[in-house]
Amino acid sequence: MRGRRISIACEDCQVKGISKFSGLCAEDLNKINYNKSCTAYKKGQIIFHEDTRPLGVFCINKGRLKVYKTGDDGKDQIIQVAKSGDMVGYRAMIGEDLYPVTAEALEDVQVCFVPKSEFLRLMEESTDFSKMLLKEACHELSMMTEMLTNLAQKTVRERLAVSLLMLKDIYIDEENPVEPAEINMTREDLANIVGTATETIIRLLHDFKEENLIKTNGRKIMVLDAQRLVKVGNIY
Amino acid sequence: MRGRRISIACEDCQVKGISKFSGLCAEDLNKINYNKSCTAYKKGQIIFHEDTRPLGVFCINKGRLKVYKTGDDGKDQIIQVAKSGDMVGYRAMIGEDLYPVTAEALEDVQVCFVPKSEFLRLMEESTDFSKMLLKEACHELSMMTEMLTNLAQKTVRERLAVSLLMLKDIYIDEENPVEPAEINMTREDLANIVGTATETIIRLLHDFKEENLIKTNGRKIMVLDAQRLVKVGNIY
DNA sequence: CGTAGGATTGAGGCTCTTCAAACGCGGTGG
DNA sequence: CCACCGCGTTTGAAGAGCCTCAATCCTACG
Repeated sequence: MRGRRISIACEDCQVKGISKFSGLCAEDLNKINYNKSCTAYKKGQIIFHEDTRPLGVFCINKGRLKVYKTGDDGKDQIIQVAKSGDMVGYRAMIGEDLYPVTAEALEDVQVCFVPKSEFLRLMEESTDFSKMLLKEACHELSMMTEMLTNLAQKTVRERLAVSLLMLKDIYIDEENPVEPAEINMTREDLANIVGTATETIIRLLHDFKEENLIKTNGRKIMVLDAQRLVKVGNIY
Repeated sequence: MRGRRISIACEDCQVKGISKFSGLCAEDLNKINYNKSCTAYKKGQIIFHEDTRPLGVFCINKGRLKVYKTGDDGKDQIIQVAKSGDMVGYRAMIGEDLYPVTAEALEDVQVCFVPKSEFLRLMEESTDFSKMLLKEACHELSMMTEMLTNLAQKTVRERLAVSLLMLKDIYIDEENPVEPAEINMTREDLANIVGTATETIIRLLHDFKEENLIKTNGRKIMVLDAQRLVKVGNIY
């Protein structure tokens, strides 16, 4: 089941100002607009799949998606939760690798697809764009280093605290920024971010609730005491 | 204790052909040669330290070094074992971050330092160089994704198998390529690659020895049956 | 109102960690 | 040249943390 084609104009895109394309001139933006295609995916639909060849990059216009790698035993490890304004799929395309990961809609999302040829042309013609990408990639490498160390050294309890702090920012609703943000994902997805079993997540969330660090409403999780969560996560 | 200044000429550098600078023209190579400074570090000496500002990049001429991040509890997580021809320290410099990691000599090493200004000039002037860096960074991001998933999903036994297979290539002695390569590092360093306790590594190495997957000579480890190690590591 | 998928709870067990102690090996100084 | 010293390695035992399996509960949705 593929997504449904929709129409979004770059020039009045809501994420124009924060996306990776924000530095481009009107002319370049027009070219992208002409060459891109936009798609609406329903929750659970796949945007791109592990071990396939990248044909372009995806810019999220609306909604959240998860980027994960499936292990040999079938368990998924979520590498990134991307939200509107984020660009996904560019690493493998530029690195000329197959996708090492799958991207799947966590909720109903709208995504713009910029084909490889157009993207490479942009990189060729705009040194600034290309520089921005390099800087971005290097910065992400620093972040991955941090994640790797966390995974190797922190306990599950600590990692859950870190993950909740990250998710609370991702789940801020820009149209209606209620405080605190409502983290709305399955316990299994949360477990696949933290790198543990679903049951362990449930038990730890129970503990956090008793310690008044969070509250829940159905599956939704609200961070009540970020300051103390920082301590629980041993973040300096 | 700082390293000792030495003199290495780019044009007759042994790693010229395999380093990241291999694509450069003679003119650029001369400029690097003029601006760089080379240093010999003894085993255990620090090349650069976590949380300091990058002032340039390092190209390894000879020897191996470990790149690690120190966790809150003082335990190190080794992110990379770099060998001659490898370039380290460029991610943070380009990403304009502080070093997220420390680089330390695993044995006596010779390293060339190319200052930031010179490196940035190269990036400005050579699109190819800059493109190569971007591609490299993106490719490394794919690798980090793989590492992250391994760490999250594989058992310690599986991860040790994966690590030994990686190390056996890094420890090939180019001057005297004996077969099998002799992996020569402390059990503690190995534990900090795999992300486990030193004692666990020792016990698992014992098991691997009984299963004829490896043999040891003092601290040195030789991989005997790479094929079967691949199976132990669940690598598809 | 029924159903399916997700959330929760409990029990049991296994992997891995931690702590403590003994052992070996390489380097150093007498 | 040899005895000693110190770091790294090895081994053992105990226990904590986390995982798995199974059963039950909840809830959103058709």
